[in-house]
Amino acid sequence: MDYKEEIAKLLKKELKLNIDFLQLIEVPPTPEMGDYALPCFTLAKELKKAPQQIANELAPLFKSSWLDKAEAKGPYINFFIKKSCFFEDVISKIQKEKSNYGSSKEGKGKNALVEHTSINPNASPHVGRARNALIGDSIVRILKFQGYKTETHYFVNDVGKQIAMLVYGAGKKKVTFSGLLQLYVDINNKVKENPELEKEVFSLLNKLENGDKATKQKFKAIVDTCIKGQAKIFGELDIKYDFFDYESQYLWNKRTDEILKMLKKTGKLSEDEEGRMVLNQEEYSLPTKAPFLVLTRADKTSLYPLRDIAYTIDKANRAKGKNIVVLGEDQKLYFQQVNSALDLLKFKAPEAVHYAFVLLSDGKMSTRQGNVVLLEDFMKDAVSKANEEIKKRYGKADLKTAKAIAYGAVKYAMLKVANEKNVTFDMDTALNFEGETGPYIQYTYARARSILRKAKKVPAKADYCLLSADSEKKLLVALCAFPEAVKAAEAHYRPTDIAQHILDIAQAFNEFYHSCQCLSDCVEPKLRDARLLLVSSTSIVLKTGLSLLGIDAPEKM
RNA sequence: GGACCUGUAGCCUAGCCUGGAUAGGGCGACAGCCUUCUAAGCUGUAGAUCGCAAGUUCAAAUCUUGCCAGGUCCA
Repeated sequence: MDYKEEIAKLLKKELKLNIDFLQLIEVPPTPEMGDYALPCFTLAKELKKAPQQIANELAPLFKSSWLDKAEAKGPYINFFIKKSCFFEDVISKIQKEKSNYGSSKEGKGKNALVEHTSINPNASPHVGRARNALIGDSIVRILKFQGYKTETHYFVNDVGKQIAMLVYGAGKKKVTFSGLLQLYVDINNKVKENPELEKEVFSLLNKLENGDKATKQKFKAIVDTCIKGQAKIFGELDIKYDFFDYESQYLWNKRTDEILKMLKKTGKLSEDEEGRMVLNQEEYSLPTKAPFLVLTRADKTSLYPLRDIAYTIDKANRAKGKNIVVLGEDQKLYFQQVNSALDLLKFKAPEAVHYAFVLLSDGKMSTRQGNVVLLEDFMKDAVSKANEEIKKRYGKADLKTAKAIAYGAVKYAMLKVANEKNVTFDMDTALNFEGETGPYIQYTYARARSILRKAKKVPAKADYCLLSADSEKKLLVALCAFPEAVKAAEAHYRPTDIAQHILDIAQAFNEFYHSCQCLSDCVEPKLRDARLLLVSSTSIVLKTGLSLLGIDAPEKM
């Protein structure tokens, strides 16, 4: 039962006003003040009475089987739900739905296409780039949880100058994934010192675009090495892709020509004084200096934006429902330009999820300059730290658990911060496993599981009237709010909402853990049963919440 | 020059969309708690002009405007 809605119904019955009461109902700041509250300020205006007076007059009128009492406190009416009903409702729902608890199932029968990661295939990914993959992967998990049939795409920019630089830098040498970053840094320095070399790089690119077989081979070799390496790292983090879409296919197929033809029909495509094809986007009043998007070179070969428009149109055609793309904030304006082109051709543009950059304490990360924290290094450090901690506690290493903890720390560290905020990355802070971290939540789960293991059996039913501690109530309230958190996370494509909420649950559980015993002999068997169900419900919700962030929940740690 | 995002204790962060009760957490610091279900935990103390200013409102961290600072972008 949704008590908020029930209260709104009661209000409607009493007041007969045409107001959306559901909107007005809130949760009071502390549990002693009740479970839900109605501020009477808005009513004061409608009824032309002081809010305190309204609260006083109205409060005694509310009666219902599930309502313990409604109490006026200043300008508020505080509603207290009958404890047994509240616990019964939430716990039985969790126990019944198990790992599906929290899913609105609103995506059932619907489809979603998500493009994420799509980083330059020029080196091992740094933690800044990883933010895209982590956010994207979590969004995919959330959508799947809500019932969407979801497919994941990675757009591989295998045509750009960066790849040409690598091909040029590699020469005849065979490159390895781990050597790519150094190669990239070196060749950038070399070209900087001797700008003449850039011509060679562009001639390689030119050869590629003209379909020169040997050059194609060289590009492919490097890109394959890189994608394979990246996929391995992301795969280690359990981030998988259904499709790798290569930009280069738009060099060989005729899609870009078709798009140009379509654009020509709109009358917005023209040739500029240099002979390039440019799209006039004036009508969209984008905040650019000039309202033109350059689509081709003078020789009419495609530029990146044109290939990207072609790809985005292909995706729009393919997507049967939601169509989402995760992009860095640097792509915001450019994305609007691409969108406007799609709009002009009457295609539905994807929804973008933007995120801000990850910074280092001493400045920005730059692959070109090599001052980056590589995701794989972060992962490695985290694993060895986790293993040390395990050794400290259990005397011997356990790689599987260490990885679960380490990757939980890596993912949580990146996902707990709102997408649009810059993250200042500091390895020491990120490797702290205490406080608001993935391991803290995993630890909480392991504690709950430990109790359940020792209890051997969780009863099917219990008398929830016996649960009278504040910490029990607080925990229940947090569990009850989980579906809303999932809904919010889905609506705004914000995994952070879930990260924050399961932290609340974990904190509430740990408080409960310290103040309420379950297995001690001093605990009445009936109370023990009720508490065990609360523990079991917590473990279910924590595991689900973690899984939506792509984080494993080890049974022991 | 223009556009978007961000600004909350020494540091990090929630709340802002949808205004409402005492601005939640965490790190770090300090003081406690393991012969009781995992101390990767818990409790307590200190620490906040919610960037600044004005406006709207009975009520502003939240809405509006201007300014300042950081991030991002503008063939």
